[in-house]
Amino acid sequence: MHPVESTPGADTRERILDAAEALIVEHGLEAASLRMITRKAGANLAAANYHFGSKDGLVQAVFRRRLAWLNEARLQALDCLEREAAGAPLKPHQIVEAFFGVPLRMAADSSAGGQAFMRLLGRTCAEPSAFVRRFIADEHAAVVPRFKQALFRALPDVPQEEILWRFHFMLGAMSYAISGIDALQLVAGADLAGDDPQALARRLMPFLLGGLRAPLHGQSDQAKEKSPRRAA
Amino acid sequence: MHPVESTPGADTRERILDAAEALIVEHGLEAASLRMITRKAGANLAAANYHFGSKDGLVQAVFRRRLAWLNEARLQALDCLEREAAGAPLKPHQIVEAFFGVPLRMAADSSAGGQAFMRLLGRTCAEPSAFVRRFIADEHAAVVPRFKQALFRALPDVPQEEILWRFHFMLGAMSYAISGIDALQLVAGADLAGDDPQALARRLMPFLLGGLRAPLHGQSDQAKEKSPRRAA
DNA sequence: GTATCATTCAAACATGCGTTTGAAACGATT
DNA sequence: AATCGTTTCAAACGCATGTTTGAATGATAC
Repeated sequence: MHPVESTPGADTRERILDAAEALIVEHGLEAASLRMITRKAGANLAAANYHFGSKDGLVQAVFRRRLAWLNEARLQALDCLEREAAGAPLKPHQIVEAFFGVPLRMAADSSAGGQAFMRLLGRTCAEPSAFVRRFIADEHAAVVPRFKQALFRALPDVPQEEILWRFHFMLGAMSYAISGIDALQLVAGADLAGDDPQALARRLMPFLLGGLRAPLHGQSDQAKEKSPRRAA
Repeated sequence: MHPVESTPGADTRERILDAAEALIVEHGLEAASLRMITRKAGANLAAANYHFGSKDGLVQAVFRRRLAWLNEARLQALDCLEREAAGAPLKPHQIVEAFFGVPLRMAADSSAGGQAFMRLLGRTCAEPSAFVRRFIADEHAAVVPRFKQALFRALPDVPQEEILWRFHFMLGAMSYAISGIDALQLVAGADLAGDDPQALARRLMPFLLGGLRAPLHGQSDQAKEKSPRRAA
């Protein structure tokens, strides 16, 4: 009811960022208006434009704050693994753990705001808002090639094109799993995730690895009546 | 430039539906305004409200038109399989093919508008717009339980809770894969999908099956130095 | 104490939105 | 030919949005 809802100790800039993140998660990128955000932050409407230039600038700042930390953590995890391996190729499950474990643990961390943000990130990857997608792509540009190379080395027998597809699929499963807690109720009827925030990571990781190492198409381990042959 | 851009033969109602679907895919649900839609359809602004009552009604009609066909095709595919099996449990790959094959083929069909719609559907599942999510859930309510039961029978050794999680993950991988052709460029650098519309289905299906039949967490087939034990 | 800077504030601006209105145009039925 | 119901149309309504303005406020340095 009162105008101030956010943590009143922080300075205005940070309070607006927090409020924006929370409201964008809740209502979506376009539905979260500057008026809602500044009211929740206990700040004046004009303060948003003063500190961030525009709404796009604010949105960009919301993403940058989290993405910088996320991708740095990913790179550190990969660096650590490669240092231990001393030149030997990594195991697929190590690479997957390094890339997807960080955001999944972030999503499970209910203390920080990471949980809300990961839902936002997962949703935004599929959104058509061109400028956010491009921004996220730029932010990932430094980290994705490193993991691509690691996967290529870890799976030398799998065509690199296939690895890229499966990387893409893994990204999709994670994004959807994180953002779509509601969609799970569609499938389950009951709430599967309610009990344990760590449940998602524990369930998802084997699924991702199973998909990544699945037999190549056609020569499945129980090949059936699919199209008999296909010219390469 | 000219006011009419859609197929001029169809009647207004259908033209508006087509234009709405295309523009919602392109710009998102809230960014596609009735003015854009009716202009593209070559119709008057008021015609949208006349034929569909409101923008929500129009959006609902856009989804219903495709979802009804999609889910009916899924059920028919499952019916056909179960008839052939004559009471025996189905194979997992058959169930996955029946559920995910239909939308994937729909997405690959460039002749109809299904391609655009599947991108829309994939994106919308994660969107926070409450009313559309509920509508999609209702539309799927008839088909999901049937496939759940089929999977339970096909995988009697896997805990049902685990199957539901993996069904959820598969949905995510598919949604993201269909909607996020752009996101793939993030990973690949080049365009992997450009060559062949069928490529997605051929790549995705083995991934989904691999994930669905992955070993349960903990006792992986190459268990390593993960947390040594975990109390059940 | 005053000048300077960054920050906050209430108010307005222009624009676009979904929706409504009431009259005009059209086609089929009587 | 006249009537009725359906469909189209231009115009407006009320409202919410992002942004801008210019004055008020506060702290810091001279």
